[in-house]
Amino acid sequence: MSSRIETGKPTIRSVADRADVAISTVSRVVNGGGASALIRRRVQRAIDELGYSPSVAAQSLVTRRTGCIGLAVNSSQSPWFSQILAGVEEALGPSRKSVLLASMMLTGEYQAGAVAAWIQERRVDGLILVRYSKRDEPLFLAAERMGLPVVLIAPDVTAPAELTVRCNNVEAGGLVARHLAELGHRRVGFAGGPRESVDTRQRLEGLSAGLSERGIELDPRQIWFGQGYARESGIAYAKSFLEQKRGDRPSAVVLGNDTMALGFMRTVLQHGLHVPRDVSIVGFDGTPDGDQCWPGLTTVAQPTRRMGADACRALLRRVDSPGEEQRTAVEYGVEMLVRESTA
Amino acid sequence: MSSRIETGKPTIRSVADRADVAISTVSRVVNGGGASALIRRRVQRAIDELGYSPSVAAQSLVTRRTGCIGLAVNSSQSPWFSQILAGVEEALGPSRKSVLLASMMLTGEYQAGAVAAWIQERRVDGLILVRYSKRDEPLFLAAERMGLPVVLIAPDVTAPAELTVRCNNVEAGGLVARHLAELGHRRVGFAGGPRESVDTRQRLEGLSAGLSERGIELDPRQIWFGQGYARESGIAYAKSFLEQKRGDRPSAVVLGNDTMALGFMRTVLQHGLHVPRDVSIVGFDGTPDGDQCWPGLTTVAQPTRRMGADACRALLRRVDSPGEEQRTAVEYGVEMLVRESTA
DNA sequence: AATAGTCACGGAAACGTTTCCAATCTGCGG
DNA sequence: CCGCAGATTGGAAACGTTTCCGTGACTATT
Repeated sequence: MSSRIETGKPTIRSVADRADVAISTVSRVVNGGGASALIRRRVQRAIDELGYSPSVAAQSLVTRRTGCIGLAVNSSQSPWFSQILAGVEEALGPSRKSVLLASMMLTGEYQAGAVAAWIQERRVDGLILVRYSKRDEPLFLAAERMGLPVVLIAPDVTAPAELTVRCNNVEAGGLVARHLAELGHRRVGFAGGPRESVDTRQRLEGLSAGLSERGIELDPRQIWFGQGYARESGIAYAKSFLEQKRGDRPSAVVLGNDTMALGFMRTVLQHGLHVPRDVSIVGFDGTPDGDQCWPGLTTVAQPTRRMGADACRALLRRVDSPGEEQRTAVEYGVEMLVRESTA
Repeated sequence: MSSRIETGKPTIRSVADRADVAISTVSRVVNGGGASALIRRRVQRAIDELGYSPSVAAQSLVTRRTGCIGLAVNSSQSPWFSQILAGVEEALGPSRKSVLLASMMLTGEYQAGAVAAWIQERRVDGLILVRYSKRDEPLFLAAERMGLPVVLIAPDVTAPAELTVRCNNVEAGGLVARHLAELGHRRVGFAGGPRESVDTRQRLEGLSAGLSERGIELDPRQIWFGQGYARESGIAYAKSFLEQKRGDRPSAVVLGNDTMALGFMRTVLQHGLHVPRDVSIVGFDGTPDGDQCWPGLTTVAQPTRRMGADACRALLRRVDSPGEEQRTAVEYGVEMLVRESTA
């Protein structure tokens, strides 16, 4: 029995002293190892009386597991990401793990550094990289080098991670093509995100193919690319749209994502146009925001939340049972959500 | 010089061996303690060559700091919270700290348990509690008991935390009253969040006082409370609004927050009403969503992002310099944001 | 020129766990 | 009654840092 003065936060040692057993016994009781019922009861009582709970720092020092997974994302502001996050948390629920968040908003470079530090310092047991792009390659490689499981939520599959979660953008574009063709549109415009974005390219590809299948050709002059996927891109496109003469304007425009589409819609409404009479609008993603306005936004929904949840579950599985490496890619189907912005 | 086989992740010891110094010296170099230029260079080179970075687990075991702060919130989905988060991350930027996220969405009870565990296990250095309410009292007390600094972003001030950040809801209500009175509205409706919500009560109080100051009385039959602050509450209120006879309807309605207001607006637009001709709509919070629709939502903006940032900075200050307890409350001013939903 | 005072560096003791190994104890069959 | 297997418990060595303390060298002061 130690003669140390018991003060401050109770440690495993205080518990051991109080229950008059060895430290290792307490550890076993806590972690569900073999122990007689008598001892178990005695230790448990000491734990309850002292209000003991183990120090994660000490635990992870020896077990080499932190109980945290890292979530790195471009922008925590986008409603699309909110859905991903909701899914991740849903999957995390029962696991007694926590999520470390790094969103690379404005301060992109710094935040990437933060994630790199997590990897180096082993602050996380695994990593979910959202909207991974070429630029993030170093992060990915660093994680692999440290043997850290990584899950990607991104359209790209160049780097085979434990799991790559994406949705079928080409199909999404095709659905839009069909929908617009069925409505009788012949003059369609496309305003994507950045020209080099894989999402944008795939969606455009699907749209273009789907249209020409139906005898409609996408006028190259009606293809536009934004700086990013933000509202502002949609607004910028709206400006250039409005500058065209009435007769030259496409009768339907397809935006790179919902956020852009909403920015576009807001601006043309503001300028007195009627949606969908004067112009039909289609977005991508199916974020809740699209249902927040009137007219509601027609869009191609992806199971965003489920994607986040599945990604997280896959990561947890891998974290909890190391060794069995498997590297797969899952592609989710998409669904046309017809609201009021098209006719 | 140790004869251990150097394998796996480099430790401080590998560095010490390689640079032929003691590990305490390496530690000093890393942490900026005193060391001669010669030694410093030698150690630094060893660090670079080995790609060493310290293990946070070991560090926090001895320093009793984890470098993480916890952020607990009701719903990660709300745009208001997104702004708070953005502010927190902005403030966190240069500090080499990370944010552990717990959002208590659907799984409220479980998540509160997660936060309690953070506190017990000392997984975080400090805590930001958002939308703290009576129900979270135990969390707050537990943190205080463990000597964990806590910052509250909430209208309530019953529990004095290190810092309580809130905005002036009464003033916000007053601003709305003035705005509507100036526009000539005499029949005003109010649809708040939950009846017991402090935010709602204060906003209603300010509104009601401001109106009667100008000779307008709020008809008690036109005061309504929702289950929560979600879109659905706004929609539910819209239903009951639409059920009233044209002549009985208020000419302007004030909703509990922007999300509700947007839900309301969407529904009445959907039913063919014109905004603001048939009804003027006002929200609270000033979230970006209110600018996403047409007509844009008139609302009372709070400096949400700055509130998050200031809360975080205050917390960091306290975490980094323990001892100087100070417990303050900051109240932020609000600002009327007139858009197109009122006339 | 002697001595006090700095400064740089090494050694070693924490920090609070888990886990391996040895020791003891129990019950059972021969 | 003895030996042995299996279960239970205690002891001690990690895990990778920081930090305190002591020693030796070097500088400055009288």
